[in-house]
Amino acid sequence: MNMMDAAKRQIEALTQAAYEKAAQAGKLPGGQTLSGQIEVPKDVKNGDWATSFALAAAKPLGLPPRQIAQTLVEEMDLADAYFSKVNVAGPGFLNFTLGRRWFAQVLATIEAEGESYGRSDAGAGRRVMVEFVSANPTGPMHMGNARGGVLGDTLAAILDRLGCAVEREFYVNDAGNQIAKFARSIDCRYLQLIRGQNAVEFPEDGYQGEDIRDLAAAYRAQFGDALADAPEAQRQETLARFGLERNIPKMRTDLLKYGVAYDTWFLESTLHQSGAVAQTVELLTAKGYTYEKDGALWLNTTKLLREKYLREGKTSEQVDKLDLKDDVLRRANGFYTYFAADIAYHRDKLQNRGFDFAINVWGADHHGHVARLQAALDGLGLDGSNRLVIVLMQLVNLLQDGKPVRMSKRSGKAIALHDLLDEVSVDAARFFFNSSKPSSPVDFDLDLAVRQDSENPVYYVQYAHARICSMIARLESEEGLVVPAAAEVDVSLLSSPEEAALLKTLARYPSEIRAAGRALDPSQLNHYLVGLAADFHRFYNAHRIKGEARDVALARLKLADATRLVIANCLTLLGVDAPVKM
RNA sequence: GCGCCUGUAGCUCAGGUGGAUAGAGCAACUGCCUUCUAAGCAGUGGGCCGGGGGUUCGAGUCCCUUCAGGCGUACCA
Repeated sequence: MNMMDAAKRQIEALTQAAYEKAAQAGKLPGGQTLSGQIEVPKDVKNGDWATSFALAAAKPLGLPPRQIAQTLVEEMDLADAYFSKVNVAGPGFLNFTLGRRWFAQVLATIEAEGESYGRSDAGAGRRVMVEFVSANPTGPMHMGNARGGVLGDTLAAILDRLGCAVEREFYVNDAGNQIAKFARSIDCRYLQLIRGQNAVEFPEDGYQGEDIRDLAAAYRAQFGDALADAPEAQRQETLARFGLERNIPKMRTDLLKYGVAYDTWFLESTLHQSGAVAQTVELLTAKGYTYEKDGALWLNTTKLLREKYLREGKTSEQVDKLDLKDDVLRRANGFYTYFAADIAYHRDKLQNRGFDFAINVWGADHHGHVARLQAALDGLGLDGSNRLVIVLMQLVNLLQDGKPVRMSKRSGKAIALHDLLDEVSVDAARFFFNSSKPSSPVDFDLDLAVRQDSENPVYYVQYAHARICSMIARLESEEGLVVPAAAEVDVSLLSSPEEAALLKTLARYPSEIRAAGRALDPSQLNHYLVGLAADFHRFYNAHRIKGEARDVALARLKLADATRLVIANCLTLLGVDAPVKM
């Protein structure tokens, strides 16, 4: 049960009932349905919950808000309610104070639901694919992939808690120009090994990283020099396949080490082999969205985008102002573009595999691609504008000594994901990359990240968990105090500001998951956890368990245990360990 | 040109669908362990929420405009 929702619904019902009672008694004009915000005020001095019903009703009722509020309070019956008190404040807010029944219910709910506390059916019945990282298999993954990995994996975990049927997928770009470039690069390094550094000139647009040399050397060590005499096309084909067969499992291993496991590794090449790309392009042609020019086949993206924007409510003047361009689907040389394959890929997700939604985590540098792909899927009748959801993630700026370092695979200057994990724990890395919202750029300073000191908020949260575990263990062994059942706890003994604040934060957890899911922003859970840990540390410092009267000690022990459960629950969701000891 | 993202304390950032006096962490300073983990807590100082208009009872939040930074605008992926 979501105790936030429960409180909110009750405020609504109580207020409406009070209004109807007042109207019946002639104290307020009747015939209105109250509307207004119900929210948690920033300052507890303004109650646990506040509603602006009276402010919103001032106009329709033709009375001052404070007078309406006063009448509502007088008519309100809190006898069996979650609230112990309601009063008028400020310009006419109704401020509600939570009571014993609500707090007891919070503890009971956490106890009953345990590891599944926070789960809901908000997204039940939806099949969702989350596709993320999908890094080019031409080289090691970098910091941007590290961020994308956490974002996608955590987002998938959140959607899972919301009842969606979630699958995680990695799209492997094992076709196209990048692979051709990859092939030429290994080929060149291979020939250089055999014929000498200066015998072959390295392609200008080739991948310069060490990893390419390593692949060439590895092939040579395993299969020798014979391939050098084969025709160029065969050499490159063989070396590219060799490179991919080594790189892809390596990515899988690195991501697994990072706590990211996929349901599917989907190869782009299969779309070309099966004819899905050609079919998709033919379908677009049959629908009249393509034309030929300069030997290439073009998608009339301008037309598709125009239709999309007009559908979404833009005026034709606004659309005219945009600088729209068409896209090539099939090059003059007969090869399909990445865009064509991407349309086919997403058609496969939404149509053939029947996902209701495809969520993709993309680097923000691909943002120009979003509307075009959605529009193309719209053109196929797949409602891409709504069913393809792109989470744009700002890139990671790599800093060294506080100065930006330019990253790119071509220059080979990227810092790889597996290097990161050699320096920093998975916990610290995952928490770090989930601490800012996707739309904010992140500065990553390796010198700073390597310092595993208490400055890192992940330790602050983990420490709270370890502290509780150790405390519970000692209280049991030394004092014989065991965490009681919720039903045996007298919650009226947990009425201090620290205890009430902690209970309220615990109650918020299911809503936090829902909010993070709705915003497609897992970082909200990091902020929640830091707040929860802070609430606990404050409680811990203000109150003792050992040495207190038995019923007080037991109530506090129960509160601490509930906190332990929620911290572990949320850390697990984030893919971070909840240590028993630190 | 056009488009997307970002601008909140010295630094890093929170501020769901507008609400009451704009909050944390770090850094600086001051206190708190003979008693459950001090990787903790309490306190002090620190702000034209980039600027300017507008919408309304009420704007950090919504709209317009402007400035600054990042990114995109390929028969690359």
